[in-house]
Amino acid sequence: MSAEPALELTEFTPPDLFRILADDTRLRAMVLMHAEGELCVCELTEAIGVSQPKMSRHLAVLRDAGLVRDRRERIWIHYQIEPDLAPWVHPILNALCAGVAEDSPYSEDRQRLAVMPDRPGDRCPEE
Amino acid sequence: MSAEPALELTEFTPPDLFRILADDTRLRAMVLMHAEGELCVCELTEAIGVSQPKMSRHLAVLRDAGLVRDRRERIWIHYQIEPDLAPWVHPILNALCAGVAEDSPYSEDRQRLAVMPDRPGDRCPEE
DNA sequence: AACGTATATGTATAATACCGTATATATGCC
DNA sequence: GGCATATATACGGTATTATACATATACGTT
Repeated sequence: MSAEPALELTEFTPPDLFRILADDTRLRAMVLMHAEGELCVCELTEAIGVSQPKMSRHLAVLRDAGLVRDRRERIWIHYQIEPDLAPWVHPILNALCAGVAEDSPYSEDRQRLAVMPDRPGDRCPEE
Repeated sequence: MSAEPALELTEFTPPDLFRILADDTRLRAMVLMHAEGELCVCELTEAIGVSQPKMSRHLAVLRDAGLVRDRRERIWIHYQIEPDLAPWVHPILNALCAGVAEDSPYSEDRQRLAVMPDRPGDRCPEE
């Protein structure tokens, strides 16, 4: 009778969130997506410098927790931070990213992404 | 010859911080200390409702990481969040505590502390 | 010194989490 | 259908972590 609770915003508690962010690969992926928006697995793999299965596994952890959403486009699967996170989550992510953006390894991750050749969404370099 | 780097602010990285906060008991202790300031082990034990060895062990983890400092006063050992944390840490803690202060179990922890009898720093109840 | 309270630690066990390697699935192109 | 690329998963090994219980240490009082 009553309206459905709209896909429930968060299934995870604060300790859950921190456990998920406690892994170097996952944290770098979150910080990178926070700065860059949607990224595909190959971009995250290249920028962070880990093996493809490793990145895929960690993205699955983030997706299963509801922290990111994925979207298929042709052969690529693009991940982005879930826009509809519970209201207490975004301030934490914002504080984190603001605080560490210029530190290692997060700024280097952005740099490696910037120089990555043949990115899926490549615009024509000249024009 | 050059001046010592003043006790080095942080030994932990962002993933380290999140790993430390990923435990329910530790997170509740941090949130409670953030709200209440300095607390002794028996207050934390009572408010959070865990065994004394368990609380002590988790406080040791926080202390060894440099997230809290302790101070002995008579028979009690008071813990508080380290004031000199690296600049990127406090905004994260502030965002966390602001976001969850009214949620369970954090607000109940404060309530249990408020009604705890015979607290070490007890002021005369009437006066 | 003996005792009581507060706090810390030793030990053993169980649960969890991460990783590399190999393999499976999905999509697009020929 | 066959092949190449992108992504996901299964398996097995290893390391880390949390826990309960018992005991040790530190302080204050008498």
